[in-house]
Parts: sequence; structure tokens; C-alpha cells
Amino acid sequence: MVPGQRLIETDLAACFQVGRNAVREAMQKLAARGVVDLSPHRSPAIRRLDPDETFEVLDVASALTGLAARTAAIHFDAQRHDTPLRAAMDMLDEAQRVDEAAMFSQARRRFYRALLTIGGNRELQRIFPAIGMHIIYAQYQTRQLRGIRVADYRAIAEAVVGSNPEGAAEAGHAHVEHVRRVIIEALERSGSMVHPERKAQGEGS
Amino acid sequence: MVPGQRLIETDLAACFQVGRNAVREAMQKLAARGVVDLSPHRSPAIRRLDPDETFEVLDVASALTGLAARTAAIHFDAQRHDTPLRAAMDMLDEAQRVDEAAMFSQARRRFYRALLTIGGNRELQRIFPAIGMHIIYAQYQTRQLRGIRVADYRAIAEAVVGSNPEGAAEAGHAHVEHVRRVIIEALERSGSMVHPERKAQGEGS
DNA sequence: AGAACAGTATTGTGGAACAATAAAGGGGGC
DNA sequence: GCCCCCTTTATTGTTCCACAATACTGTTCT
Repeated sequence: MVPGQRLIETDLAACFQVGRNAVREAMQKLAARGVVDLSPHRSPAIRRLDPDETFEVLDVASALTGLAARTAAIHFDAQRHDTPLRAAMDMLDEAQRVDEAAMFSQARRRFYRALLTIGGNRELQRIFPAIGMHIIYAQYQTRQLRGIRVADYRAIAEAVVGSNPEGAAEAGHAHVEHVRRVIIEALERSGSMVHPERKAQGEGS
Repeated sequence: MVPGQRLIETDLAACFQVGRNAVREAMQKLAARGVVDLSPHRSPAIRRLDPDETFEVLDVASALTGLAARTAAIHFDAQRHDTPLRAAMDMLDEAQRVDEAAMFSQARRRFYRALLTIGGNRELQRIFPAIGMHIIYAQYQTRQLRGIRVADYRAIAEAVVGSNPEGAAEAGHAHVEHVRRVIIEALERSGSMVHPERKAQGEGS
């Protein structure tokens, strides 16, 4: 599954033993989540982010991650929320220890799900998975990024359990900025950088 | 078209002279934009926001409207962007003058489209229409709200043409807060308010 | 009145057919 | 040899039909 790859619906239908109809609906759901690009009369292609669009995604992610973290910190209730959050963190640690990418992805999803559940904002729960963050995770999957993420997630979690909304929001913004910096460095190394210094356009700290 | 109304796909197919399939795909697109609620084995219902969820939508809207305004202010170029933005503002004025709801909706959409175009953030262009703001506009359509909106939009536009990112973001946040206040008052009048004081959970000023 | 039950309405899904469009390949003209 | 146009092919867009699975409704029995 490489970015830009085209998915022919007849093939998928045959492959999964389902009707073309189901394939089309699945594609629409994936398009809504930003996984595939859908243009009329063309096969759906799994989404590819050029450097510019990558940073655009990060700007949106910064805004909504900050909101998610802040909202979770406001609504955190140790009684109900401590266990699931701690479970997510433990799984992140475990995934990093055994160094398995698939398990790490699962743990990351669990962490964000916990964050969104704690916050309780249904609209955010609906919108958040539509951000192209998944694509970034998949496209720039490095061990370095995983380490940074675990540390950042811990900072967010601590601010949340400490019921510190502004700290949580800031930790969320900081996390996205860390990801941005790592990607900038990776792009500079590979020389595919068009705008050498691309600054964040979200709330400065 | 009243909130909660159920849409039977057979009826719609017959009504619009299209196949059930097309209706289903259209429903999925509407669900992605947050217009209808879609639960398995049940007819799609046009989305209804209870007071709580209304405020949750506003929290998300505040974050993304702020980002949209800030990004537009950063990328504003008088040469290319002055004309479309001014056209949108003129249409808003005209719509308010003749006091037509349909025209006002169209003008509002145009304003946001201009904002998103100026900013140039493709991910934001993709995500923004998915916010349930439409539903709020439809559900709380009052003359008072229209007036507030025109004033707020003007403030945003001025900050944008002045290339003042922080001012634009603040104007965006302020706009959403104004809408929030009007809705709180409306709910208090109608007595359907559960949590009497529901504070914004986005960035304070 | 309340609960189990049958019948109906509606969605979920597969399959076939055809039109419409886009991509690819081939044949002429320069 | 290279480019343009045309034909051919592959793929999507859409409709129709059929049937299974599920939710809704109304009725009957206790």
C-alpha cells in the first residue's frame, strides 16, 4: 500500500468477495477520513502528501490536538478516566519497548481515543479522525518520531490528569511542533524541501 | 426539512428519479459533512443538535475559524485576494439590506470560501465544511444572529486585509463567542437549558 | 395493561447490464 | 523521427433487480 497507488474497484470487489457497491461505499468512508483521494471518473488513489500539504495538515492538527488536550484536562475525572488513560500509556511504553510499528499505531490510536473520550466533545470525536495525521504517521514512520511521540504523549497525559487545561493544550501544540521539526529535518536531508523554513501558523506557544 | 426528520432512501430515489445507490452515496457525503446522522439499519435522519452538542460544535468551530482567519491574514495578497474578499463582503451587506435568509446563507458560504482560499491550506479547506456550523446556522436562524455575523465578518476581513494574523484569529474566536452568547440567551428564554453557564473551552481571548 | 408474536417496512448487499468518461495504444501526416 | 488525432480498451457512474437481515408496527393472548 504505497501512497499514490490506485485502487480499482472491480479488483477489490473480487479480492474481498464483495460487490462493487460495498467497495464504493467503503471508498467514500475512507475519503471522508482523508485516506484516499477521490476524483470523478478516476480510480481512488491512496492519499499522498507533498511537503506543503504535510505542513498544512500539521497546522490543522495543532489546532485540534490542542483543543482535544485542553478539553480532556477540563473534564478529567480520576474516578472514571484514570484507568483507560493509564492503560493507553502503558501500551505505548510496551510498544516502544518491543519496537513494533503495528502495535505502536494501535497504542497511538488508543491514546487519542482516550483523550477524546475524556473530553467528551462529540463533534471533536467526529472531526478529529478526519485529519490527515494518519497519512503523516504512515509516510514518515521513523524510530525517532516514535520516541518523541511517547515523550509528548506523556506530557499531555500528565497535564490532563493534573487538570491543567492550558498546560495540556500547550503540550499538544508542542507535540505537533516536534513532529514538524523532525519532518523538516528529514526533508532537508532528502533535499526535497521547497521552502527551507516553513513556520507553524498555529498559536505560537 | 426539520431536524430529526428521517429520509427513506426508496422515497428519495423515486422522488429524484435516481437509483437507490446514488441516494446512498449522497447520504454518505452528507454524513461526512455532518448534515445527517447515519446509524446502521436505520433511515438517515437530518442531524439535530441538543444544547450540549451545540456548544461542543462551537468549541471546534472556534479553533478552526481562528486558524482559518489567521492563515488567511498571513497569506493575504492584495493583488490577488482583495477583489473576491470585497465581493463577499458586499454580498453580505446586500443580503442583510434586503433581509433574505437564502441570499445571506449564500453570502456566508462565499465569505468562508474566500477566507479558506486566501489561506490556501488544503487540509483546512477539506475539514472546515465538515464542522456542524451549518446545522447551528439553520437551527438558530434569527435576524439578530445575522446582524452580529456581518459585523464580525467585517472585523475578520479587516484584520485579514491588514495582514494582522493575531487580530484575525482573535476576531474569529470573538465571532464564535458572540454566536455562543446569543444561543445561550435563546436557550434560557425557552427554558431548555440544562447547564445554565456553559463556558467556552477554546483559547480564551 | 404488558408481553410475546407475526407481519411489514426499510436497509444492507450482491449481481448484471449499459452509458460515460478517461487512459492507452496505433496510424497517419509533417 | 516526432507530434497529433483517432480508435480501442479499461474503469467508473448509474440504474435495475433480487434477496437477506434488521428494525418498526400492530395485534393478539394472558
